Amino acid sequence: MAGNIKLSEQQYQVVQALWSMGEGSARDVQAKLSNLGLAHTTIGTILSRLEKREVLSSRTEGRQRVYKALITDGDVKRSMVSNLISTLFKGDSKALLAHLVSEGDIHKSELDDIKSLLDGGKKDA
Amino acid sequence: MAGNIKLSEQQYQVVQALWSMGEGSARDVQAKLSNLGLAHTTIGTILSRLEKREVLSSRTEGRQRVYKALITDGDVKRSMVSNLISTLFKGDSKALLAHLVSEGDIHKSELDDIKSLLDGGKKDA
DNA sequence: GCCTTACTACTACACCTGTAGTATCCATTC
DNA sequence: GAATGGATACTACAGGTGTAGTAGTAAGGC
Repeated sequence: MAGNIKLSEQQYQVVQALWSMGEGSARDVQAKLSNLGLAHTTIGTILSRLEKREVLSSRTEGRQRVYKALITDGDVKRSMVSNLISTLFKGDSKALLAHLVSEGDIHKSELDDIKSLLDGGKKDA
Repeated sequence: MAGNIKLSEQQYQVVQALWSMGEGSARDVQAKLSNLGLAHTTIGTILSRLEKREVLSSRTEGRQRVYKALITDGDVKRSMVSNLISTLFKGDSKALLAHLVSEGDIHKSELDDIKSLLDGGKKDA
């Protein structure tokens, strides 16, 4: 179920809120995302749409519906990044990397940082 | 005008076709993208929508409308990549890089390849 | 038992995308 | 000058997203 997940910015933020809380109601999510200034009904709509897409599951608790993410952050990143790579870089991740470096987003020196970071920290997904 | 360009897969392919041809009519684009099996009217719609969004410009030549991209591949990549980074990685490009490496998309050894590639080739955008 | 409250579900509406049919327009040809 | 052919513009429709109002429903208080 982690094949081709594509979330819009809002959707991602909602799911992120759920990750950070473990699970939560529309109300909880709205509170968490109060900075976005969305009506709680809007959050509710987003949640139920995501549930329909099986990105979330929910159970009823009293008169509240408690949502939980069915996907992990890794799933989303993996899917969206690989999507972008296949669209923009013909599937060649190195081309993306080269792009980042040539855009100055990543400095050559940072490549070394990453390398050592990987030697120390290892994977996280 | 290269601020926040977001192209869908189809749209990107259409623009790509134009880049590769320099400029072209709906007909030309359809020929180029014949593998997609889209009706030429569909291509026409995509083109005129992109023109409305000022991604393309066009001039009339006889009874043909010839389109040309107003943006470069670099613009699109830059915009879409940085969009993704800001959504998924809080704007931290290094986090994306770390993701790529930890996903095994990029091997540590390739970081060196990139480095030397950069020493030799320099920028391209 | 009724009212208030809180929460969700349903409905709505604008806009974008994918996709394509139909209508219109203009040039060339007979 | 009329017909034909080719090209685009216009229209259309389904599905997704952003956004939110309204209605319905259930809980709890009085």
